[in-house]
Amino acid sequence: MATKQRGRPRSFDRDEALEKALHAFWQHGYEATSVADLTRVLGIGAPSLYAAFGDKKALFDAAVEAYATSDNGTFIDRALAEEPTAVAAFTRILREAAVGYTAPDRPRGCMVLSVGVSATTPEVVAKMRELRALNLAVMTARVQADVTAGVLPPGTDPEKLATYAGAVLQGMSAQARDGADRELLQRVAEVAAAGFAAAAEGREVGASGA
Amino acid sequence: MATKQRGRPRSFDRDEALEKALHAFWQHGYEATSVADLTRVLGIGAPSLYAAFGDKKALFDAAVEAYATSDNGTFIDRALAEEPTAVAAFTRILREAAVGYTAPDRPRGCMVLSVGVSATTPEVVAKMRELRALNLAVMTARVQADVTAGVLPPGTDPEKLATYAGAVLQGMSAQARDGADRELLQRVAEVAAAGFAAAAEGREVGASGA
DNA sequence: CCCTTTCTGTAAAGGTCGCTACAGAAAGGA
DNA sequence: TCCTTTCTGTAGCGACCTTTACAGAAAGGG
Repeated sequence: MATKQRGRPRSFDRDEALEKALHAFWQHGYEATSVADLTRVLGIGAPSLYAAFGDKKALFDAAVEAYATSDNGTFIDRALAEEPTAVAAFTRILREAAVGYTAPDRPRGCMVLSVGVSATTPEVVAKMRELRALNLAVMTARVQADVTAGVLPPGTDPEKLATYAGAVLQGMSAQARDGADRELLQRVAEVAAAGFAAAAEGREVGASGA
Repeated sequence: MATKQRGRPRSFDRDEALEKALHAFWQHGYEATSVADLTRVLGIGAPSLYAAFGDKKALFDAAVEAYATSDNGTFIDRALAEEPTAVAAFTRILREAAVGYTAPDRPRGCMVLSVGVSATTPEVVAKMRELRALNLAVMTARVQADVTAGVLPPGTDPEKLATYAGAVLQGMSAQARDGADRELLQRVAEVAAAGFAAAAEGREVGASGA
């Protein structure tokens, strides 16, 4: 289609600009990243930005889409699909999260988990919440699959386990943003993975109290 | 001291107004709660608000102070001080968090954990981060105390356990805000408490993989 | 009663926000 | 070369933000 475009050529690369916008949103959140910030970071004027992406929300949506389809946004689905058991998958997810949330070349934490909970614009809140709910559903289904297949005992509670894993991931993302280093997060991931395995496999662990 | 004040009396109760402001900040966050919102919720004009509390940030600080000294802000310290062991204390903390984060008469989640990570104004970010770091330090010290007292084995890693607990609490707060009901959060708390106890008491739980 | 003190409502200043009208620049087509 | 098409920079729009100036209202002191 239209290999030769007609008018004045664009002065910037759209994908590069999108990635810069993603990093800005990822670091500072939706509302706190102003269009003025974006034009500065992308090195283009506001009209160019609006012509290329629509408005600020559309640019954010495109950035989220880019995030969701990148390694950062797909490592959970990949682990759930590739590992032979739910326990193995979640162990891998927690370990990879510890590494991914503290990568030196990108903002800390998970965009959907950390930026997502900081947004206040209704449409953005809804979209991010939907993504989190989707992740929880996928994780729940993976546990349920192991129960159905007989890998995990019949009494297993998939919703509980998935929510537990989701909570730990959310906490790790927040801790990473607060400056926790990778090595500490990795130790936390091991505790969480062990706790997940114990709960999944129905091992009774007596907590004090009732 | 001055029992008889001289000028025109204030038309509202300062503490009641402070609590309303706390709830507004707690629900919507610092930046998303505008002064116009506050004057509407408190039922007073902007000049009255500024005369009574200073500026928006000072009002937020006062609200955080009120939160931190309330039951919601002290249940962690109380559990750490009152329970005989660190494991018992953290079990209680996680259970109380599940209940407190889903109380029907106040905003969901923890203000310091959830609103704290959503703020972008530098002074507010710093203050909330400091409160989170303080909580982590207190929790770490409590575990260390049990190690020193011989209640927990010498190889115990207090920083790891405290960060794990902090991450779970942060995740539970976020899940509560996302709409997780109390009963689900309580199940999650049990998994986390069991995982904490297992890790604290040095029980080897074989996770798959390395 | 009048003065001082303090609070109240109106109303606006000064700044930033997202967004866009407009004129000029840079390309291809004829 | 001239036209059309598309992008770029300037400059500004209205809306909202936090904060305050100002005049009037409501209390006590003398």
